[in-house]
Amino acid sequence: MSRQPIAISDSKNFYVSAERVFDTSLANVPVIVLSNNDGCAVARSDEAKALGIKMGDPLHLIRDKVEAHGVRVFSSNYTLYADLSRRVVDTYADFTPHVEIYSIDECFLDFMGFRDREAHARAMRAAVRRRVGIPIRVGIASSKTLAKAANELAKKNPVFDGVLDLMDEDLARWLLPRVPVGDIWGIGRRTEAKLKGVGIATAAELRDMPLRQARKLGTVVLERTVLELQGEPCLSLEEVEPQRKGMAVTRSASAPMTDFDTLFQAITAHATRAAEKLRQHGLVAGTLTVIFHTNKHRQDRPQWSAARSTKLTPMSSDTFDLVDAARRCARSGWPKDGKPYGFTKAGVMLDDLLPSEDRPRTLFDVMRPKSAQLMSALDQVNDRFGKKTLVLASEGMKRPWALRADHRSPRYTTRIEDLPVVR
DNA sequence: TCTGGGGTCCTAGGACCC
DNA sequence: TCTGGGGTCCTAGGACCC
Repeated sequence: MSRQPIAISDSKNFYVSAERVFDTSLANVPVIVLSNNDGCAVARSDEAKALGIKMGDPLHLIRDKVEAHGVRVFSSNYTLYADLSRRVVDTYADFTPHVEIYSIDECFLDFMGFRDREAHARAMRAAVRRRVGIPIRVGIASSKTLAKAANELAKKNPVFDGVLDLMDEDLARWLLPRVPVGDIWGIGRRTEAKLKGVGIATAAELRDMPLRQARKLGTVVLERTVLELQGEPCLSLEEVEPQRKGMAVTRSASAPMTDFDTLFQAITAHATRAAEKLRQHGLVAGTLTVIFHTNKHRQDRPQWSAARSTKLTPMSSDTFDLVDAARRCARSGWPKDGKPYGFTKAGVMLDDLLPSEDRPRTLFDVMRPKSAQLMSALDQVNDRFGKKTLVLASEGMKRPWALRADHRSPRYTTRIEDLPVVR
């Protein structure tokens, strides 16, 4: 069985590196980039990390440190980062025929067929540095999870100088017992704790865990991680970006919202922004959800939250309709009696997205965006039996001809004028 | 006082159907 | 009315990721 090498390349402290591309005075000094609301640090230079500034540290808690050490502080500039990210990917494309963009600063790369993988990775690294000005690190292995681990090791140990090829089995055998299990891709805080409970603390121990036990302790996801650590790829390189399924606009409020009008304003703004995003991406949405939450950091107070959803019609992607639907949801979620002591987070989420050029002819399509196949089956039925049949159908039916009435979903019957009817 | 935002995937369990 | 297998659909919530 031949093992196919897969690489993951990531940019070092990406947002900070991006800022440094355009401002040379930032070299070798502590720099941080803040989250959307300027609330907390989401990227730190090595110098900032050395000062003890952690990922997600709220700015107001590190203010003293920032001032004492002259840390340079930036609001995030996603337009800039997206542009640099694209240029990095373009450079990767010169070094491999297959690239999967995983996040704004990470790509999986097909490294099959290169005689000297490490030299190839180093050449790629030099090219990105020269053309874009961003430092990258590369991990190579026979599965994505192992490649991620290699990348992590290359990141932490200067001795590897930014490139680590774990296809070398002796090296892998020596390194994996030294990798904490919590550093493995897919193992978060909860799973790490559970694993420690059964005596598994390192990547090597996780690799050797019985599959059945993994499945039981976690889910199929953990089982896959174990297989991937064994060098058996379960996650393939996905070159085509999948259609995104949902989008959200959420914000923390700077002051608690204690009355309905304030919340109303926030929801209105978020819904407006969501409509803009929707049009920008050329999508329509099938479902809208409004959420709001009390301050999760105040564990001394009772927590309260609400979420309300509504189905949308094809026309609802227009701003006014979205805003209107969002307001209705907010109204029904707002507590009738007891006055809450204030909400600090509000958001609007849109789900069941589909491209607007496929803007459906019926309500049905919008509600069931995954039903393209079913719709074509319906068309076939109609062609065959004439345009007088009302066909109600559920998704997931094995044989497209075996369509049946589904009284469980009365909403399908509400406004299907465009669907042909027979009884 | 201030403590991010935007995603995906998986499971459990109830309701319902034939 | 009871029994039962074999399904689907939907939602809430957990967990993880960048």
